Amino acid sequence: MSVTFRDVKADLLRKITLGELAPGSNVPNEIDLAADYGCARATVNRAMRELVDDGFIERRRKAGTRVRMVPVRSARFSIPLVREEIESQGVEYGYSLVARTVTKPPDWLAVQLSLAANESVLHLICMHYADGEPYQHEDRWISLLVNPNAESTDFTVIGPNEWLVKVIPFSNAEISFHAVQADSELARHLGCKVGDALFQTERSTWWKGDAITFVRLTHRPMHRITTQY
Amino acid sequence: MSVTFRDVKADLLRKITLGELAPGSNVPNEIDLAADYGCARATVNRAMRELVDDGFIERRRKAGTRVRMVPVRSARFSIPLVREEIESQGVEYGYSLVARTVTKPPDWLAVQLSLAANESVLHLICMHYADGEPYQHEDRWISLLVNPNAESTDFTVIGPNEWLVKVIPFSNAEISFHAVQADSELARHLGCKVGDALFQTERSTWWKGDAITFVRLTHRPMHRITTQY
DNA sequence: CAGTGGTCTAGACCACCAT
DNA sequence: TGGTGGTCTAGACCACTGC
Repeated sequence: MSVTFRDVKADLLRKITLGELAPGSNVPNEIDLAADYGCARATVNRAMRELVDDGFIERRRKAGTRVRMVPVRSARFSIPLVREEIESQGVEYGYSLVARTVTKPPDWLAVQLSLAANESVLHLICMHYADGEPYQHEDRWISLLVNPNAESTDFTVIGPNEWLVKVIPFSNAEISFHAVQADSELARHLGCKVGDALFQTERSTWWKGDAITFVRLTHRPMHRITTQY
Repeated sequence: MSVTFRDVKADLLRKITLGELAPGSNVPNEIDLAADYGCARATVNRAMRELVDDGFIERRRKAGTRVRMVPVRSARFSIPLVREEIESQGVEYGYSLVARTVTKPPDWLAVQLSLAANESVLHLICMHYADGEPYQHEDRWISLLVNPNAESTDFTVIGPNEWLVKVIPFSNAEISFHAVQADSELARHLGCKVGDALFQTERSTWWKGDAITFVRLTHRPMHRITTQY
């Protein structure tokens, strides 16, 4: 069996963790490593690219490859559709549209999405349920400039998220997570007490530079998101 | 100039977003695509591997490649050291050790890390400051079985996170985010009101299957984490 | 300028697994 | 069992950038 890129990656990682390749030190170049491991340069290259991706090393042409001083930690979270998140738990999904208005964007939204103050946006408030219990509150704003069809769509049967995924399958987004206290309206919708700590997700989405939508998702109390690395 | 894997990736992505390659449909195999694009099979392969990584397609040997029904969204968050997070904002970092005890793990911790009930753990409470203002509360548990040196380490000068990064540069971890209400102790340390909604990060860390540490980081009010994709 | 990584090629063998 | 993706090879050219 020949030497695989996994072998090379594992061995380099071992040398890094054992200190044989110290933080800040230089890693031999690809040609030398290929000779050492008895494999092709492309094999070493793939191993090294994965180590870059995992945050263990840095590479620059001519300067070579160095072990990072502090490994860069990053974790990846999947962003599921609410419906799938709920149904994957073997629970019945429910949805309802709470409010729908066409309006001008408030200042904070215009800033966040770089909208003109006089363009129209569709503002939706929706609720998602798991087995009939409140699961997630959705505060959604959709640009009607980019997406005029939204105005004639019946959001009482399909959630805006699922609709948008069909219409705009690919997009760029900015996501942020934080905590808020439940105000009276959130408390009423989510069936919790005013002041309860709630986990909130905000997502702004663009397509080819144009703002499509902003959404603020408020999860029921105790909600958490988890991942491994 | 020859056809690059970026060209191939961009073109496939274009076909996916325009519906030319519909969700659920089959993508031609690598050999055909290589012929179509006039490039080597390896070039197509790299483009496709990145599309898998980005969540747009699925691949299985023999079955071939299909466009995912719903693109899998995922976002990557970097997990900085508190010190670097604060200093990168151009602000002075401060640290203090609040409490230190050696004890047996409480039940929830033993379950979370798969610890024996009778082994010893080091329990630390620390505070991190930005420009003298409370920034983050750290509730840290370290297994003394795997890491006996922790007991003799002076955590009044170095934070446990920075120490652990040096001692155990590589590890597996599980991270979760959620929201909590400030209890009286958190409120006192973070200088906020009891009941305030706080963003909390929990991380369990293993090295080669052995539990190393569990930490609960509570951020000051209004803290948020953000990323793009 | 010269060393390093970034990438492409053309060919090969193999593992997996749907049929 | 045959088609498909997974990976390795040996060689090549090029882009970047530290010296």
